[in-house]
Amino acid sequence: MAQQTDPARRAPLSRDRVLRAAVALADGTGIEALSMRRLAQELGVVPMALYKHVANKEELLDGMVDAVVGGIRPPDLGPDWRGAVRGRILAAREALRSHPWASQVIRSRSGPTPALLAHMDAVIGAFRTGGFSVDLTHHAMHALGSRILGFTQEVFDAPPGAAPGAAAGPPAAEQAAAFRQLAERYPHVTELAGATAHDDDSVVGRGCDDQFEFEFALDLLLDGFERLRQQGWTSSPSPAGGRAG
Amino acid sequence: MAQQTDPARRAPLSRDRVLRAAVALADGTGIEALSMRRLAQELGVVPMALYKHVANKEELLDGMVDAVVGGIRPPDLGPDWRGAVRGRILAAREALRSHPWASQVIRSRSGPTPALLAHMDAVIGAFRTGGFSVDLTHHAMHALGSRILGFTQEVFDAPPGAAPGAAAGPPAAEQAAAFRQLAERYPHVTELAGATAHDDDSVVGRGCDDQFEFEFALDLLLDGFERLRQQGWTSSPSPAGGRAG
DNA sequence: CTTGACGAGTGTACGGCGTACGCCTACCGT
DNA sequence: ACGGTAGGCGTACGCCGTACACTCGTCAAG
Repeated sequence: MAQQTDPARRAPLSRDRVLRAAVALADGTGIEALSMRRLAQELGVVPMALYKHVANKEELLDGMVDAVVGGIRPPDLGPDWRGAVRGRILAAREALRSHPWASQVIRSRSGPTPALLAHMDAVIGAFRTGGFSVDLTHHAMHALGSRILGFTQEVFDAPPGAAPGAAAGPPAAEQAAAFRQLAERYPHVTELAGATAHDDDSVVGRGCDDQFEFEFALDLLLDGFERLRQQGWTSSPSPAGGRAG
Repeated sequence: MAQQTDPARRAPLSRDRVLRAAVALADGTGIEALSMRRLAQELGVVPMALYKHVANKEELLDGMVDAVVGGIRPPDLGPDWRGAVRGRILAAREALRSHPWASQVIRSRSGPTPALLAHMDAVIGAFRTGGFSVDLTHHAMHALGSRILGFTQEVFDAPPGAAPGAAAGPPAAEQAAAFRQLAERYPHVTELAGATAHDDDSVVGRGCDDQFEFEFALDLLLDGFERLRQQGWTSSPSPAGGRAG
């Protein structure tokens, strides 16, 4: 699988080629087997050559995430909020299904990448357009949790036979400009963040009550379970108004 | 924080002491700073000494998870299923809140540890006792997803300023005995697994339709959102029949 | 044509990691 | 008294990410 080592007849490296190769390598051999050295070898290049195109491994991982998340292709979206949200979430799931490492990497990263922000912005936008208040949208996003990203935790199946950022900030003016740009690019995210954290130091969030969000989502699910139980649920394809994606 | 190095006046190591120290270290400095070497230093001992008490780092992590999950203390549980489930889940959340690394480690492990199985068995038992069918229980567990473990994904908050086991099996007889023991210890897990995977090679699962489970949970949440939206939701503390834990 | 800057790829080296293997020694039952 | 055993020690190996200084090909300015 490794390329020829002759430096003459080898395509020049580029950030894009590096990221592609990294994604392919992670797909093929698992994320834990992805090392800078192994990746360089795969590209027929010395390890340090990679550092001309990515700052370090963290940035490589971010780039890989963005590549995958950027590949989310939402279907034709109807005007109703439910179809729009459902479609985007299922599209995200589809995009991530062939890259099992992606969800884990996304979670391990400290902050969202641009493509992730764009996706979230689109989902939030779908709620708002559908008449959801900022508040309800906020809670809904929390309740959806990791489902926004197109995957669910699967701790559950798996045979039990086997036992088991950014450092110091830039100058204030520059920071403000960056914020304005952010707000322009991700208007819905910004609106939502601003509503929950208007009196907070941080640029965007940390202003919401985790415990409340947790219980909100939990009770929403428990309510749903109770309804299904009462109506003697057996095995209809969708709990209520499910519609095809 | 490191102990004295004099081997004479130092308490002897033990698996328990190692696990405790590991948990404390992970709590204090983060899971990524937990290395065998650092942990040994913390215990005033040479790295290889640890390997007399844990087989390797993987087993250390499993032990840490079990220590934390084993510390889940469910409150007084009423007879109603909802209170029981809710109580156990919130207790799990509470136990894991002071160990932010735990959820990540749980996910990264390949299979559930005994304490995790016990917790899931209890939750499943609460559903079944409350009159849930095996099927509905199964879907409910999937829908709860990572919430069973007492945490939610929080990709959402976090300032965007920062850019972004066991190997080859033992002989069949021994395996069967192990299975019986498993079934005895975790009856509800076993029942549920058996119902979804009766014609499957693997000991316990892999028999359920991921896509169905995903959409089931998604639609359950979307139904809930729609109801709240229609009734012009503003900010009542709980969507419906929320009760105190 | 020379030259000097520049960017891509190279080579070497450092500190940290998990852990295999063998030794040393204090304790124990006989 | 003595051999076994269990717990802790020391050394060593092969990985890892990456800092730093280099070479060399390209190309614009003189």
